Order: sequence, then structure tokens, then C-alpha cells
Amino acid sequence: MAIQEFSRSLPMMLYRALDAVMPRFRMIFNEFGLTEQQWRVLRGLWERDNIAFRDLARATLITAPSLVGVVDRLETAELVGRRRSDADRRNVFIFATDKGRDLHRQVQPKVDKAYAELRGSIEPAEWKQTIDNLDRVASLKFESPDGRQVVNQ
Amino acid sequence: MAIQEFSRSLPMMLYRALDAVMPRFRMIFNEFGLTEQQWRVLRGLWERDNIAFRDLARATLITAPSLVGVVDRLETAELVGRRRSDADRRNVFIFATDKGRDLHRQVQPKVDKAYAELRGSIEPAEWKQTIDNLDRVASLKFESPDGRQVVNQ
DNA sequence: ATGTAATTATTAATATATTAATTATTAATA
DNA sequence: TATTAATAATTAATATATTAATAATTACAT
Repeated sequence: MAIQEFSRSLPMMLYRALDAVMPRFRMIFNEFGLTEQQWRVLRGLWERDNIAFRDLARATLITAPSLVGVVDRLETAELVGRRRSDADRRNVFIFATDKGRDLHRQVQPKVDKAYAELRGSIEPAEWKQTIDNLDRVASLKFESPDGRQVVNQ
Repeated sequence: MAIQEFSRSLPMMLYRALDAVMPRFRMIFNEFGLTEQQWRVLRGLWERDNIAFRDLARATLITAPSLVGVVDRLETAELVGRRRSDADRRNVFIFATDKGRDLHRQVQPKVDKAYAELRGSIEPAEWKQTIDNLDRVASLKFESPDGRQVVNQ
């Protein structure tokens, strides 16, 4: 009944996979003075610029309290900007500056290359299977003992 | 060539899977005043008590600088202790106190139950496949452009 | 034996994660 | 319309992550 092998439990295997995969990307981010999270924001804004803060949080998988700081620092670096919505003044929209888009354009090719190399090191069929399996895990719902559905973020 | 779907890239899917899986466990840890990392240490010491600091770092997937603080706080809570090795005074051995082992014994059954429920929500064959795929990803080697092998921790 | 390199734990500085609380605003309801 | 509830961003407090540097010790090669 106990987790036979703690080190091979699903959470630990997920962490292990991240530890194996991320260094090659972080190396690139650091080269440009970016953190992984800062990159996720630039990358997210590239796909959908001028996005609502809460949607950016969902897209980047960064919780709102953390994202506040990430955006603060990107704003200080003049890579992104905030603009409060007129329609609903609770909302804040985040957009990339020209400088931010320029930086993205510099980094993206290197990330693409690293990603292609990573992908090339696993058989296509197994790669797809892995993504599919992770998708299945990611879509698992969990409701806490008190009945409320726990949703990510 | 670009990452077709940023949100479905391997790293993002790994994070997504963790976001789906971890809340049910964190809920338990919090109930006992533990963080996820503190639990990993207690869990690790349960499998191998009086372990060298660096081996504990590897077993818990917590980098040495982070582990210093985690152990500090567990030590303050009198759940674990440090002891410097006589054979090689660079090494520090970490052990669980009686209080630490008691706490572990309280938490483990609840974690086991949550894990069993999680595991029950995925077909056994697919579960195994998922773990195997993660193992494949985790064992990917990566050597940085300057030739050095980048090893986790 | 001695200087040099490697190893181990730690510190330092900065960034992010986690959980709870707060503020401002809008929605909903009596 | 006044009140209450919900929502969005933020702050606060504490813990951890990341990267680089350091101190103490041991291994190694002269």
C-alpha cells in the first residue's frame, strides 16, 4: 500500500524529468539576462499580446501573486507594460514593448533549436505518447475532502 | 520549426501535470505544518536514516543550497538533526529525531491513501507507461555547448 | 612534505512559490 | 438604492529555487 519507491513516484518522476530537461533552456535564458518565468511571460505575450493579467497567469502557469513580481521586474526592464482596463477597472492588460518583442525575437530561435535537439533525442512515437500521457495526468480533477473543486490557480 | 504550441511543450506539460497532482498532497502536508520539501526530507530519512547531506539532496531532488534551509527549519522544529562525520569532516549526516519519525508515521498513511486514489484514477497500463516515459526523459543526458556534462545537482 | 586541485556544506543575493489577507471594483440581490 | 457577494490584482509573510561565491577539508601530484 505504501509508495513502493518514493523516488519513482509520479511527482518525483515529474520533477526528475524537469531537472533533466530545463537546464538547456535556462542556459539560454541566462545568456539574455532572463529567468525562466520571465521568458514564459515574453513567450506568452508573443502568442497573445495585450492579454488580461489573469489570462496571462493561466497561460504561463504562474500564480497571480508570483506573476505580479515577474511583471514588475519585466516592466522595470522596459520589456513589458501594464494598462488598466477601462471597461472593467479591476482588469489589467499586459503588453510587450518593442524592446520586449525584440528580445523575444533574439531568444526564440535558440529555444527552438534546443527544443528540436531535445525532441530529436526521443522517438517521435514515444514523444507523442509522453505528451498524451502528461495531458491525461494534467486533466485529472481533484476535489478536496470538503467538496470544493480544486482548480489550478 | 517553432514550438507549435507553447502551452503543450514538454516543459509546460510537466508543470501542468504537477499542478494537477500536487494540491492533494500539499493539503495533507499543510495539515501537519509541513511544506512539500520538508516532507520529502522526512520521507527520505524514513527510507535511509542518517544519510549524508549530499545523498539526501539527491534523494529529495532538492539542491544543496535549498536543502540547507529546509534542514535548518526541520532542525528548529526538532524533527531532524545534523551530525558532522568524523571520517571526513566535510560530510554532514542528517538523521530523524523520534519526533520526526512520529510525525512521519502520522503523515505517511494519508499520503499513501491520496496516492492510491490518484493512481486509481488512471489505468494501470497507462500509469506504467507514463512512469516509463518520464524515466526515459529523466535519463536524457545533456552536455552544454562548452562540452561539460550538466548533471542535476 | 607542499602546493594545487577537488569536494562538501554553507552563505549571499536575487527571484519565485505558497498561502492568506487586502483593496478596488463590479455584480447581484433584497 | 443600499447591501452583500463575487472578482481581479495586489500585498504580506514565509519558504524555496537559482546561481555564484566562500570556507573548510580532503585528495593528488609533484
